[in-house]
Amino acid sequence: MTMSPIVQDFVLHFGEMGSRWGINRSVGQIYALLYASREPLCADDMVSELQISRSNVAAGLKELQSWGLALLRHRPGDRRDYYTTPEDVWSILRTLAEERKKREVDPTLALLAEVVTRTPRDENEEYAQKRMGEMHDLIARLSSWYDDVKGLETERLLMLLGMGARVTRLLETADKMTSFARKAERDQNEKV
Amino acid sequence: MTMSPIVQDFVLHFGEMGSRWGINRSVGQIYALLYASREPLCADDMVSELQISRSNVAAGLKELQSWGLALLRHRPGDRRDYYTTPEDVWSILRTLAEERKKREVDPTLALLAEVVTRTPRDENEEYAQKRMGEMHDLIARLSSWYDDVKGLETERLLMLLGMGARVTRLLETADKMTSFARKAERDQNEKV
DNA sequence: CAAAGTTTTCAGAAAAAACTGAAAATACAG
DNA sequence: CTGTATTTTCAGTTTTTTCTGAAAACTTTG
Repeated sequence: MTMSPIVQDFVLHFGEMGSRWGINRSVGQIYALLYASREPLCADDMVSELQISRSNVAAGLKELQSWGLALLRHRPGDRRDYYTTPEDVWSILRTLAEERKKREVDPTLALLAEVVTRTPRDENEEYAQKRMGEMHDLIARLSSWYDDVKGLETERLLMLLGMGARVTRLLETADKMTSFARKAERDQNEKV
Repeated sequence: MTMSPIVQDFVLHFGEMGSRWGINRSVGQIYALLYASREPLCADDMVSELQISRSNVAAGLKELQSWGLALLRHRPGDRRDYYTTPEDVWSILRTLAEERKKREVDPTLALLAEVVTRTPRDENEEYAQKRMGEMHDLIARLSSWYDDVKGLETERLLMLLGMGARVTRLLETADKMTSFARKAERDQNEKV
């Protein structure tokens, strides 16, 4: 138990938020501890820092690994498993987005796609199907936007974020600009 | 229990996904049922459709209302409370995003902002603080992008989604285009 | 204001999730 | 191969969450 106040507050916060984020307290705390420590930690470090059982740590690490949020490391001459989190916060975000999409979005998208193809038996089913279609459309659009954007290098992603809502203004004027530019180009050629 | 197969599958799916989404089965089922039905439903309708207790329905509705996902309706000459979901799926998305940000993101952003201001006691704390700063920066950027984008009318939001990753290409060429357009404009004026 | 209809509250039951300690399995060193 | 260090598994316990039925509290109607 050598956690400094800053790290302790961070760890406890992650523990408390865990339930809202769909992970349990231990998993939240383990992740926070790993994230904030300079050196990789082994399971027993976590046991003593977080005061939870060894097997609880093991389960938590397994879950974090399944999310791609804990990475195995080894130290020469030490048989124990050490863990860290991925360094780059933007890659962590990508990992998280990918996993959550896979677990929380894709199954629903698949279900919606399926039910929408069925033949409705009456007006109520027809209405229900229309609604499901709307939901499917929304999720599919978000999904495809995500697929499009996830490949961007971080630099460009930052650019996109920084641009915020201004992109749409740009989009709206884009047509005008291109058409204007084309016209200008034609004029240019005429001149020559 | 007059649910058609389509609605039933939809309702059961929402019930099952509930735990992944941070709501419980009943809440998921109630929402799905409301979402798919043409007419508003009263609590007893839900009790008989979903076969869960009256008080469970009441609790579920209370929670859905706290999310802004269930709306109270009344029928003339009927004292019971009826419920629907908001019509427009895009407004549902906005509501959901707003609530989740408030519950799942803002508290952490606040904590990070606070711990980052403290004076570190040693190199470990310094490192931890650096990491927390990186996390804060990431979340702050996403937050501010969200604040920027949430005000867009749906039409423009769709435009933005449709554009996907292409916006960054556009951004990168935007400078060139504007300068070219300006030049063309000058040439245009010369001609006159 | 009494009776009926309806929603809300709440104590406790049931179910699910999280956690533990101990034992089993695995990996390695000598 | 034996003994030790380490991780994994698992049956059972604790805690938390969800759900229920009954009672209380409203609300409306006659």
